[in-house]
Amino acid sequence: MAKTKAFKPKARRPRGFEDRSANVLRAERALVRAASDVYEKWGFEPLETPAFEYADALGKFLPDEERPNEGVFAMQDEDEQWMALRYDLTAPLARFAAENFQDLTKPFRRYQFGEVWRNEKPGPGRFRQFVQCDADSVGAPGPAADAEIIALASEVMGAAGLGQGDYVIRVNDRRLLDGVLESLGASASEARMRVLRAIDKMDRLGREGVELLLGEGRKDESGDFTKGAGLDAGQRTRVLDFLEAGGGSRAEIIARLEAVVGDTAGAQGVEALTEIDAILRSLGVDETRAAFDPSIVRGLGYYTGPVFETELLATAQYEDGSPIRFGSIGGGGRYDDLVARFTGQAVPATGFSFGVSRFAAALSALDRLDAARPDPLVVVVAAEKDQMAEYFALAAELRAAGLRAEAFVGGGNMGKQLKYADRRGAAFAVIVGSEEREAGTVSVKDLALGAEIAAQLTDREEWAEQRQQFTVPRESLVSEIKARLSRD
RNA sequence: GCCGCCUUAGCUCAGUUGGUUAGAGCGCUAGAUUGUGGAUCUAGAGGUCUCUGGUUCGAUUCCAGAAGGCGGUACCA
Repeated sequence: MAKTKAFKPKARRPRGFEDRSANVLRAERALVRAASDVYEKWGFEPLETPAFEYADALGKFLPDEERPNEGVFAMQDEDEQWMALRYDLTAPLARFAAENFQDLTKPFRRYQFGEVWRNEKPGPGRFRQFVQCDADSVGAPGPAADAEIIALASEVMGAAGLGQGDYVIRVNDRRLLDGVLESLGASASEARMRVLRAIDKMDRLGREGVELLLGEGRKDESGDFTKGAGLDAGQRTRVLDFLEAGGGSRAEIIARLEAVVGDTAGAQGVEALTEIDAILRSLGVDETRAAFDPSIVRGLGYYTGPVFETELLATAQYEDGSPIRFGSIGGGGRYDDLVARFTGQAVPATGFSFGVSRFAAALSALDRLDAARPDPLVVVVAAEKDQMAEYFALAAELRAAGLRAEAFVGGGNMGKQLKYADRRGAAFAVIVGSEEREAGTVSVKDLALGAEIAAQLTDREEWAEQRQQFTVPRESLVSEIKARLSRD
């Protein structure tokens, strides 16, 4: 090393990127496992695609057309071709389906989970790297496939530990709004985009804010001005009335929409919702789980037909008692033009996607997902350093019996080791010192019980006298711990 | 991208009307207890006061710029 001051890099994460610790990872993995089990059961096949795709395969027209190169992490390969980290799992699926089109049995039903990356400003609950979990059917033209995906999404919610009333899937069809805009003579692409953006903000800005965005535009509290869609008063009212055509049963909403949409392109949307309703009913997905809501637009991108969003209704509270709102944790819809980009041949597709971290965080706050809790840990204390072989043998014995166990491999006296076991949240410490070794016994310290006792006492002497440690014959180690575990 | 606020110990934050030794709580390490966790007590380690430049005899403090953080907003496949 150089004699001059050694360079010390600062230990820090790039902004927008997170380290995920044990509890978070356990919750996320349990969620992914539960969802994967559902997908497998419904006949979907797992698929994994690489993190990088050629930039053109990710689709320049997919992101906002105004700034096509922003939003992704891109680099040039040796041959100077642009590659970019995938920003979702749908674009790679479209590429895969197109590349292997001849060999795939259609409809191709696949599920996939993995990291995706977005090069944009991070915010609360928004990161530049996160995990998505998707299921899609490629080559499935009719509303039946959409209905199936919605029912599947509902079952995933259930598998995650959510019950009736904990969530709702809001379903709409893009063609309904297109029909309304067409009847207003406002279906030009740019105006349509602005209308979609405005509608997407309904939950945050309310009717007044959205009306401003549909008209001239809106100035927010920070003084930023957003240009509006330029609709006149009558057009604005028509759009807003359409958005508020929700409420009531699915059949009622269909009847209302039929009247609003009339003979336009929107009629196809009404037809689709009618079929979706029938299939959901026969699959037992009732109105409390999947409702129709004309105000759902689901971003802008590539959706061409039915779209839906899954929303958490269950609430948890912060420590100060104020409610935590979870909102939308996933969604999906039909995208009939995505594969055609590659093949030139129309390939209808529909799917569902959820953000694993966001969903898992919500489930943790709600205290669902029991599978996320680790098994109780047993720490074998290294009381005599020359007996390590024996300690490892004890730990191995416990593991063979299905327990989670480790022998202590650090340094320090017994106090340190018990402190270690305590901080690890271990349920038991196993102690074999010279006394136990000579007597052919083991001491099992019930750390959980000790913690309970400690909560009621302040005096150290008194606490130490409580019964929380038990000496048993060596051969009953496993049965003793198992018995104590099954007691609570 | 735009607007606003912030940056002092690992964390949360005091403080210095510009002056030589910059503090607290929590956390960390060690001891009281050489074979016993929590609580308690004692001691200790830990700081280029974000960076760069300016004003000044002197700047952590005042000024300017940058970087980073937070919040809002826009965009969001």
